[in-house]
Amino acid sequence: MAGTAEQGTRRRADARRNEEALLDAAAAAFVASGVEAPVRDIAARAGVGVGTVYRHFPTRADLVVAVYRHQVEACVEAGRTCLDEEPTPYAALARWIDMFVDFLVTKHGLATALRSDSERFDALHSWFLDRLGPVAARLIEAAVDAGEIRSDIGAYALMRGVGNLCIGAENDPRYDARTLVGVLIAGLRLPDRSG
Amino acid sequence: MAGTAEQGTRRRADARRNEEALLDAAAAAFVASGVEAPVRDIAARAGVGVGTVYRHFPTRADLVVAVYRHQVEACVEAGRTCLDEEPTPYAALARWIDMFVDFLVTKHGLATALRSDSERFDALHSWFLDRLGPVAARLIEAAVDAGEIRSDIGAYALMRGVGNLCIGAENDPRYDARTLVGVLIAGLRLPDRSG
DNA sequence: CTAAGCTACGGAACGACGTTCCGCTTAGCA
DNA sequence: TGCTAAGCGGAACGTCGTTCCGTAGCTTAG
Repeated sequence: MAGTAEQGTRRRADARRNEEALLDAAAAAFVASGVEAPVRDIAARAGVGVGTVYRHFPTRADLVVAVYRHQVEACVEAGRTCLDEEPTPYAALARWIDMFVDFLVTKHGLATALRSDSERFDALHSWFLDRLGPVAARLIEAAVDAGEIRSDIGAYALMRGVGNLCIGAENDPRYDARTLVGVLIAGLRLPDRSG
Repeated sequence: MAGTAEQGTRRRADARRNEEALLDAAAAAFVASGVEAPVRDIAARAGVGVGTVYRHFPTRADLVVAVYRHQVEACVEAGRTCLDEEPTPYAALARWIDMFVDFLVTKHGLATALRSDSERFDALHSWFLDRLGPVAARLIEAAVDAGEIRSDIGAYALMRGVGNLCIGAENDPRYDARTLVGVLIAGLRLPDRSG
């Protein structure tokens, strides 16, 4: 999905080197200026031309995906284990969402990029959803089956909602995305009928 | 805040005419292509040059503000009356938020523009907050005083949260912003102690 | 070790954007 | 009817993501 080729073999040495340099440079640029860092800046940081960036990563979004791939996969993995580790499905969902929020607000502007203006980040957007959607779906299903939360909110809607709430969450003391996401998740709860 | 001059008098006739045409053209363009409609398109629609747009409205955001000014003022007004018309402060808050959501999702991409990438729409963003923030604050305060909702969510955070939830809410059957905002507002509730 | 051949490179160029600038048009007044 | 400044149009600038193409240089066959 990212532009990276599969084999390290069968490719020229400088190509492999440049791809590595590009990933490092992009990661650094994203930390310094957020995910909206211009392609030219990333290319300059890596000491290559813009053309090289686009041969390795067909589009800006593919580069972002490649940089954050590991962490997203970790998120997917965490979703699998959460259900076993937490006492209730709702607690598992809450914890997993919290991890997701962590990820989104840690990377400057990732959330913004995720649902940015239009098609520019479509690849990023759909990759995130494809990867994390099923995880969220499973957690939600479990909580619904346990009668803990309302059943009319789909995984897609919840993920997008959480993602949207995380937009522009840095550098603003008056807006704490984590708290608001907490409110949203609390709003999912159904009244406890067990008493 | 919008670039519009105060008096209709003391200005050349063509200037007044052009400003009117610009407002109409912008409104039409926003309906057709969303608030992100290019300035050139708006200028063309109005039959003027881009320079004319910028003399009347120093920045894109000012034009957006001018176009939606009436509706935002109506929102402010509604906030004042909601408290009297609804049985509880929480109901008033919920109804007002619903109106706000209506406004945001009706205008294609207004929510997106509100919290877009960076400084491009800063003027729009802060104008909205300045205008609607106090209204929200009053509704929240009333509901907190009545013991209906938690007290740790400020007006600013709530407005931004709702605005963010409305981002990209059109053209996507899987994502209903109104429902999610409903969940968020439900999450504000404190358990009823009156029994 | 050399030379051919093709992979991968650099960066100029393109088209979109918001915004600025300036020479000319023209409304409004005497 | 002419003067003058308010107002106009749109070329031009700097930003962006992306494309293109001439060429440098890695790789491998001989």
